[in-house]
Amino acid sequence: MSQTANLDTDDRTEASLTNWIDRFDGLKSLPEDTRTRLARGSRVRRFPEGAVLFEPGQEADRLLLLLSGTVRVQQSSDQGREVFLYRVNAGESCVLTTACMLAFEDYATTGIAETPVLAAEIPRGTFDALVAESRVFREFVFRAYARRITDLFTLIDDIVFQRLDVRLAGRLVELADADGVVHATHQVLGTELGTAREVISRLLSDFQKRGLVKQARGAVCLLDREALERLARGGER
Amino acid sequence: MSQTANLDTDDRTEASLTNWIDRFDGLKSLPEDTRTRLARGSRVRRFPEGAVLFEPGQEADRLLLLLSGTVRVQQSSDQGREVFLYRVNAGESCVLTTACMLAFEDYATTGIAETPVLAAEIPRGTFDALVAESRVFREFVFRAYARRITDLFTLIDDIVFQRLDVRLAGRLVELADADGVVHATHQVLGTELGTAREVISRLLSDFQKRGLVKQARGAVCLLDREALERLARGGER
DNA sequence: TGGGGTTTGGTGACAAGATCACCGTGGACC
DNA sequence: GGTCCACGGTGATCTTGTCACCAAACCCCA
Repeated sequence: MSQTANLDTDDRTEASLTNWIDRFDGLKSLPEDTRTRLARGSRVRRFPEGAVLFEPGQEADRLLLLLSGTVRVQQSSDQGREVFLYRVNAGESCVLTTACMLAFEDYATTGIAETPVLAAEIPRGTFDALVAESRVFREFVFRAYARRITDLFTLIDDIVFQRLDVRLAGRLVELADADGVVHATHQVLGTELGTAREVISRLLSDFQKRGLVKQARGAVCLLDREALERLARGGER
Repeated sequence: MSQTANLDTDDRTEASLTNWIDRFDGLKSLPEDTRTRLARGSRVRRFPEGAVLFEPGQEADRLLLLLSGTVRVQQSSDQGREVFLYRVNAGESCVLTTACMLAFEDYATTGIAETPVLAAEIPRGTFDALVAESRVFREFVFRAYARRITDLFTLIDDIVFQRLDVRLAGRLVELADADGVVHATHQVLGTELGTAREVISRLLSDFQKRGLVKQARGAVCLLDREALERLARGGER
């Protein structure tokens, strides 16, 4: 059922990772003692691609800070439908889900490693102590919240007001690798944008007709990145 | 422009309000000294209906806890479009906006008093001190976050997957007063649900044909509350 | 009391998007 | 080679969004 069991076990041998703290802007200015405390009170873990980092029904006993890789956070509803909510990148944290877990059981967001992930895991005790003790850490946490929340606000705004072709164009640019290739099925893109596969199919074949992309099975190749970006930006109404 | 200037001035004469703290479940178990500190470090303010409690560009120097009345929080976009995000009721707080203000300037949510409002205002200094000192207060704050965030999650889910008639039915039941009357124009209902006035008009006249509601200017009267509730609940797909 | 403007709501036409049903194709695996 | 399945294409139909325009109700003020 859950893939949580697949997680690699605690990996303390990664000595080079004791100073992962500096990878987080907001934590750089932590005073020395607090920093030690944070490093000691947490541990670095490795998750394979596809691992479920958190899911409904799980206890919220820790905060994850991503050192590398990306995590997709999505809302799964009763009937198996899914909406993509946001993506957590290296240098960011999973505060929202932690908060939700903390308070209720009836939330329904899942966090999935899209790539192999390295993350610092701060147990609840350490988290609580640091929030109490350190102004810097507090600010870090609240800023993380704020960032996610504004993301959600703009997501809602987009869903309600933005045209789908505009949103798709933007997402393609975002997801493209260095070669301008997006490795995703129509289904996945549909879930990301909260729409149906068919709609993505039609939009993409339209893009293709206009020479913006070329399609392949399980991948989309951006031909005219500039035009897509223009479409994505110019989509204001 | 802003109505913030309309706010009543500081109202310390309301002696009966020094123990407003007990109106908040999460704060009841505050130890005596912390409680005193919270009461002293904050003040109770009164806002007239229509007052803007917070808006883009304002500094996040305080947290509001609602003692009575309701506040509508909405996202206003570039082109004057608005989406209703959530409603803050008595016994709840405006944590999200505070967080957003705390971290960025480029958010765009506005809080408007829908009724006359009485609120405890906790200045940033007090807030920070209490978060540091009191485990109970900390938990209160994080739970407030969690509550709002899950609300946003379900809002997104609804917007993406739920049919409008179902959402409208639910909202009508929610907004109806004791007599089963909703005092709102089609425009307002449209904004609440993130849709256009015309759509609301059509849905309502459909509801009327089906004998579920009766319409009047600026108001909707629920005729068959049960049926509406059934529609709202049964809307799962 | 009677304009005149504003707010509210109604409606038709059309575009965008969602949903359903069904099919073809290309890969993976045996 | 055959079978199964994930992936994608397409038409029909329904829901929702957008635009344009109108009519009635209400408000304000002369």
